[in-house]
Amino acid sequence: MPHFINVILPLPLEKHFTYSVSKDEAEFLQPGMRVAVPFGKSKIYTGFVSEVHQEDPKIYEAKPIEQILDKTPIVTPLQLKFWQWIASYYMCAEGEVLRSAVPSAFLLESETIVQLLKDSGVDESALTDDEFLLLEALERQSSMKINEIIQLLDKKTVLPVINSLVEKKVVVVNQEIYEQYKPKMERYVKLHEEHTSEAAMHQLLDELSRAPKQRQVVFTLFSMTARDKKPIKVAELTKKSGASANIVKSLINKNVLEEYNLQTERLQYEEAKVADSMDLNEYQQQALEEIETSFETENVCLLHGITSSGKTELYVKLIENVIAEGKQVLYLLPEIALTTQLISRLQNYFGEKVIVYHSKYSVNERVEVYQNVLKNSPKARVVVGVRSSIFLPFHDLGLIVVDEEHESTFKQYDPAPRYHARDAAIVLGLMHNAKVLLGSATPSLESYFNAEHSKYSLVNLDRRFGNVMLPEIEIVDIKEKHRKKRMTGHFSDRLLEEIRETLGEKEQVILFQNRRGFSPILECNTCGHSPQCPNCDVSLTFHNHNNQLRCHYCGYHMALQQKCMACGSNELSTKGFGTEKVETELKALFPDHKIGRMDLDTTRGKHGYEKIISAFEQGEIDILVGTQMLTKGLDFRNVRLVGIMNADNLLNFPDFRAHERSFQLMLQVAGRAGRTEKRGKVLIQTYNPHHRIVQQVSTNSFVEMYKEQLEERRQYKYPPFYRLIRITLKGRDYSRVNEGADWLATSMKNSFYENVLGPEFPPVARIRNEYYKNILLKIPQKQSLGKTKAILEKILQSFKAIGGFRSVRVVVNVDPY
DNA sequence: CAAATGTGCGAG
DNA sequence: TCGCACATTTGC
Repeated sequence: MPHFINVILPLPLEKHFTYSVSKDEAEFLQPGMRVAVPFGKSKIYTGFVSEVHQEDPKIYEAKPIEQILDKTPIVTPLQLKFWQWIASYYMCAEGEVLRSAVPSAFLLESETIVQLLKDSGVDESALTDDEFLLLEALERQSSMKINEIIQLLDKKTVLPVINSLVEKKVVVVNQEIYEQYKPKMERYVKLHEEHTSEAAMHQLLDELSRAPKQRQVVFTLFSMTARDKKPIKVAELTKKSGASANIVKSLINKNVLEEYNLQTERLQYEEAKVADSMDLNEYQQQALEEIETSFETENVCLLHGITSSGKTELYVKLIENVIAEGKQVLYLLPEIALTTQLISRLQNYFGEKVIVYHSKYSVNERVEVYQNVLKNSPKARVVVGVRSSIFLPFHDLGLIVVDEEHESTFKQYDPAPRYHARDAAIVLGLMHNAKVLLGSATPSLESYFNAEHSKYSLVNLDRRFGNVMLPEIEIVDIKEKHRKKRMTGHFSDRLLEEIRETLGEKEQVILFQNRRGFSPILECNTCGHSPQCPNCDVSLTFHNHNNQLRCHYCGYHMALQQKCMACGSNELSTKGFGTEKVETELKALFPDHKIGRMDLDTTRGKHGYEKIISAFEQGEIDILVGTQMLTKGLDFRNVRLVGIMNADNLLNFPDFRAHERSFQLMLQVAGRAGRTEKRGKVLIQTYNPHHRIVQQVSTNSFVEMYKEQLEERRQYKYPPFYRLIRITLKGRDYSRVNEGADWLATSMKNSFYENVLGPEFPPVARIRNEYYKNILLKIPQKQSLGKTKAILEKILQSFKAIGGFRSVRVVVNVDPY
C-alpha cells in the first residue's frame, strides 16, 4: 500500500498538494513537519505536512518528496487549525497564512546552481558569445547562481543560454536548498589538555614567568574556572584579565589554551531584578475581582480604563495567576506601541519569563523566539508581541491580553492574510480555552458594542492611579484667532502662552500634528499648479530638511523647484503643515529650548524610536513634536502641556471611522499630560470648536460619543450592525480596471442587491502607476457570513475566468478597518 | 527580424 | 508565486 502526504505550500494557492512517500517516511512524518518538495518545473519549496494518508490521487501521479526537514513538528495541530480559520474567515489561501505565520527563515527555497561538467571537450567556436562568457566565468569559479549569471551577462533571460549549454553537455544544473537560520556562535577558551594535570600546570606557570601578561591571563582563567564551572568566553577573559585579544591569541597559538565555539542564544536579557508586583489601589482591586468573576463564565472581557488608571498593574496580576498555573500568556500590543517602557516594566515583574516578538527583530531572532515558545521553555511564559505573535506555537495558552484594543495597527493590510489580530486572538483564545482581556482607554465601537450586548463582559476603571486628575482640556478656535490676528504661524496666542508658562516651570510640552513633512502642498500663486507625483495621484509633500518634494505613497522624490513647473512663476506658497514645519516655527519662537521631532522620518532604523524617547525622558528635549506615534502608551512623568495643532485634519478624513478615530487619538494624546500630582493641560486648536467630537473629547464623554456614533453607524449601515468586505481591483490599465470593477459590481448586485456599494475610486486612485477601484459589500447581521463568502468566492472565480480581466488583480479584505 | 515584453496557464 | 509556451510589440 503506497503512502502519501498532503502539503501546504507557501504560495497563494487554495489547494494542498499530495506527494508520495515511502513507508518509513510515512511512519516518521507528522502533521506540522516541514518537507522540501519539488514544485513546478525546477523549483523546490518548503511545505508543511497537513496530513499523512494512503489515498492515491487517481488523476495524477504524485511526485516523491525531496527531503524531510524536521525531526519533530514545528507547527502544532492547533496552529494548523488556526491557519484554516484565518484562511477561511479572511478569504485567502492557507499558503498565504503560512507565509506570515512562521519566521521566514523556516521557508527554505531552492536556488539553481550551475556547474561546469569536467572533460566536456567542448568546441568553443560552436558557442555563442553569451555561452562563451559563462563558460569562461565557470572555469574561474566552478559554480554560479542564477542571479550571478544574470549580472554577468547583463540580461534578464539567461535560462536559454544555460539550457543550451546543458544540451551541449558543457554544464549541469543542480538545485540547492539552504537552511537560513544560523545559530549564533561565541568563542570560548579552556586550558589545553596537556596542561590540565597539577604538575603540568606548575610547569606552565614557570614557563610563563617571563611573559607576565600571558601569565596573568592564565591565572585569571584558573580563578574563573575555580569559581564556577561555567565555560569561559574569550570576551569575558580578556575583559577580566585586562589583556588584549592578541595575548589570548598567542596563548592559543602556543597551544596553552584551546579555543572552541558554542551556540548561544541571541535573546539574552540582562538579569532583570525581579520586583514584587505592586499593590493595587481599591479601584484596581475591585476591577481585578470583577474581571476574575467574569472569567468564570465568560471568555472575553473588555476593560475600559481611562488613561493612566493603572491597567498594566491589573494585567500583571492576572498574568501572575495564569503563569502560576503553568500556562502561557500572550500580551498583544499595537505595532508602534512597542515601547521599551512597557517591556522593561514587564521584565521587572517577570524577569526572564518574558519574551518579546516584534517586527524589528531579525529573522534569526524570530526563529529563536519561535523555538522557545514551541518547546514551552521557561523563558517563554509571557510572550509580549505585535500582531503576528498570534501565530506563535503556543502549547497551553491561559490568557491573552490585547492592550490598546482599539488600535488599527492590529489589522494587517498587505499582504494577505488581512487579519485583525484582536479578532483572531479571540478565536485563538477559544481554541486554547484561554481567557481574553481587551484593554483600552478608548475602546473601539465594536468591542464596546459587544460588551453592551453581553458578548463580552465589561469592567470599568475610571480613576486615575494615585488620584491624579484628568487634564484640563481647552478648545482654541483658530478661525477666530485668525480673524483677530492672534496667530503666529500655526500657533495661537493661547498655545504660546501655555508653552511659555510650562517651559518656565521646567516642565515638558508635547505637540501633536498628525502629518509628517513640512507642508503637504506646494502651490503656485499664479496658476495654482502644484507638483504631483508622476506615479500616484497625490501632490508631493515638501520636506524642508533635505529640500525635497516627496511622495508618501511610493517614495518618489525630487529636488525642490524654484519656479513653477507649469507657468514659470517664482511665486510659490505652501499650504497646510506637517511636523517638520511645526518644528521649524517652534525653533524660531523658542530659540533657547531644545526641540525634538518624532515621526516616521526621524524614527527609521532599529533604535531611532528609543533614542528620541529616552532623550525626552532624560529631559534633553523640552518640546516634542510628533505624529500619532506619540499617542501610544508612553509614560512621561514631566509632561504638563499637550497641544493638538489642528484637530480638523483628523475629523475630515474620508472614512466612516474618522470620528471614532479622532476621538480616540485626541483622548490618547491628551492622556500624556499630567501623569503626576500636578494637573495637566491640553489645548486643542480647531476651526470647528463646536464639532461634536471635539466637545466630547473636552468633556471626556466616551459613552456619549459611543451612543452618537453608534446611531450613525446604524443609519448608514456600518459595523457593528453590518459586516463589510471590501474588494479592491488594481491594475496598470485604467479602462480594464474600470470595466472589471463594473462587471464585478454588477454580478455582485445580482446576489446582494442594494448591499453592494460602488465601484468607486478611492481618494488616491493611482499608486505606483496602478489604478485602484473599490467595491464594498455590506452584510446584514442576519445574513449568513459563510454563505455570503461562498457566493462571493464563486463570483470572483468567474471573474478570474474572463480573459480580458486577467491583468486586473483582485484583493479581498474582510473587515477592512 | 531578433529581442524584449506581455499573457495565460498549471503546478501534485 | 514561478517557469514556460506562445503572442505581440519594439527598435535597429
